[in-house]
Amino acid sequence: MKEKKPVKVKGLVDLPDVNGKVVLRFAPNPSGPLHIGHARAAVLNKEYVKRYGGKLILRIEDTDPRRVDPLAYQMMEEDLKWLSVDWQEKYVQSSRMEIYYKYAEKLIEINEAYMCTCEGGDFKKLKDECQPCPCRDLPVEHSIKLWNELKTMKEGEAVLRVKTDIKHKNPAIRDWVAMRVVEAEHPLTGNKYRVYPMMNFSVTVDDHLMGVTHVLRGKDHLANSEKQKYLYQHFGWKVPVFVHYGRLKMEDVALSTSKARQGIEDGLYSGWDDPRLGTIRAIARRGITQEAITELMMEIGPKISDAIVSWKKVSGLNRAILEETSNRYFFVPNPTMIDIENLPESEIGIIKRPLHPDHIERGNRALPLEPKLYITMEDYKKTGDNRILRLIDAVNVTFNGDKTVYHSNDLDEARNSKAMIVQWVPVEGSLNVDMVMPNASVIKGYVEPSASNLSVGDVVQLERFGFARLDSVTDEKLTFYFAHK
RNA sequence: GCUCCGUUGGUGUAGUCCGGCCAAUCAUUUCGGCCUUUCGAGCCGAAGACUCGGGUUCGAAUCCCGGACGGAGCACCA
Repeated sequence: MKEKKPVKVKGLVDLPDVNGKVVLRFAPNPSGPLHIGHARAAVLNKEYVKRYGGKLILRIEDTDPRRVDPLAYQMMEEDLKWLSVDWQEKYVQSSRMEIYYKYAEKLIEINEAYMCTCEGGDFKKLKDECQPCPCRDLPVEHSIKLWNELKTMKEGEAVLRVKTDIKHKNPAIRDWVAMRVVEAEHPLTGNKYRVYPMMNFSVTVDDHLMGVTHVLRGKDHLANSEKQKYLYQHFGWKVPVFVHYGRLKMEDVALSTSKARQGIEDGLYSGWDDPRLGTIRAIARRGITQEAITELMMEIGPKISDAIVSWKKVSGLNRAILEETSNRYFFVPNPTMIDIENLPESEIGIIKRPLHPDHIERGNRALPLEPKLYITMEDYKKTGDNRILRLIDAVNVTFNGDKTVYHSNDLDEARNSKAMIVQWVPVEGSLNVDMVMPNASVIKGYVEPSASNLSVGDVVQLERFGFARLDSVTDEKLTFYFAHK
C-alpha cells in the first residue's frame, strides 16, 4: 500500500523539492518598467521565501547592451518596492563580466566549449542535420587562442559554443552560443567590454555561484533550462529545481514592453503609467492595490498553463481591500444643474454624512444644501417628469418641464414611490473633476467641496460611481483615475 | 514544418505524479432573498466544469493510445 497524499495547504501551492531554506532570484532584463507578467515571478519568489525562509536575490540581467534602457534599473526597483517585494542581495550582471570570462575559459580548457567561426547560416544547416561544424573538433589550444583574440574581433566573426548533444532531438539545444561580440555601448559600462555572455551562460554561472535552489521562470524558458543543464553537467554543478510558469495575459492589455515603448514614443500613450498599459505603475495609478496583485498571483500560482486574468477578478480582489479603507464622497459625472424652487429655508444648511458608513469614528463630511445643485444627467433623465427623486440624506424633488420643485424631505415617502436615491453636490464650492477612465477617456464632473482635503494618492469611493484614485490636484481641478465599481 | 508543453464551471484555482474517500475544492462571477438613504459589504439560497474519442480496470478528472484546440521554443534577445 502506498501512503496517503499529504494534505495541501490553502492558497499558494508548495514548491517542489524543498529541503530547508530556499534561495530564489528575480532576474529581469532592464528593458523597461515591470509589467504584470514580472509581478507573477516577483510575487511568487517573495512568497516562497516567506514560506520557507532563505533569501531573495535581485539580479539585473543586462548582458545585451542593445536591450538595456538606462532608466529601467531604477524603475524596476521602484516597481518592486510598490509590490512590497524586498531582496536581500542585488547583483548587476554587467559588473560581473570578468567572472563570466573566467568560467568561459575554464569551459574551453575542459574541452566542453569551442570557438566557432562558422557563418551563422552554415552552422544552422549543419546543426539541423545533426552534423558538428568543423570548429567543434579543433584542438583546445586553437579555441584558447581564438578566445583570447575574441575581444579584438568584429561582431559576428566568432562565438563561443557550449558542447551539448549535437544529435539532441530538439535542434535548439544543440551546441548553443555562450559568448559573443557586441559592438554597442553599454549604458553602465560604456565601451569597456566587447565580449558579452549569452543569457544561458551568465544565468547558469550566476545561479550556481549564488546558490540558487529553485528557479522560477516563464515557460518560454523551457528550452533554455534544457540548454543550461548541459552547462551544469560540464562543470559538475548541482542543477537547481526549475519551475516554469505559464503566460499571464491581462484582459485588454496584450501589450509587450516593446509595443508599449513604441506607443509612448508615438504619443499614443501618455507614458509608462498610461491606464491602458499593463505595467505595474499603470495598475498602481489606477488605484489597484499591491495586496490585490499579491493575492492574485498567489491564487494563480506557478502552474505552467497560461492564465487570462479578467479585470473583474482583479476588481473583486481589490474591492475587498478598498471597501474597508476608502472614504466616501459624492461625485457627479456628466452634471446637469438643477435649481430647486421653493426649497424651504429650514432645509437650507449643512448636511453631514459619514466618511465611511462602517467607521463613524472617521467623522463626517459636510455638504451644503442649497437650491442650486448638480446631479447627473443620467439620473435626471431617468426620473422624468412628476416622479420623485431623492437626494441622498437631503430632500425629495420632482421635475416639471425644466423646473425643479421641492416635494418633501421624508425618506419613506421616497421609498414608497420607488424613487431613485441619488448623489448630488452644491454648485457653490464643488470642485471640477477630470475622471480618467481605464481606456484613457475623460469624464468631467464635480466632486463635493470636502474633497479638497484629499491628498494625491488617496483612493476614495465615489458613491454610486465607483472607486477612484486622486492622481493630481491643481487650482482649477482634481484629476482622478477610475479603478472599478 | 520540427521540438516540447498544456487543456477542470464565465474567470482563476485544488485534485492528476501514487485510480476508489471527487455525483469534484476554494475564490471570483451571475441570479434571487434579507439588510442597508450610495456602491459595496454581510447573511441566506441558487446557477455553473473534468477538451473529444477509444483502451486498460471491478472502478478513470487521474493510467495508455489517438484526434482537436491552445501555448512556447526552433537567435550571435532575455
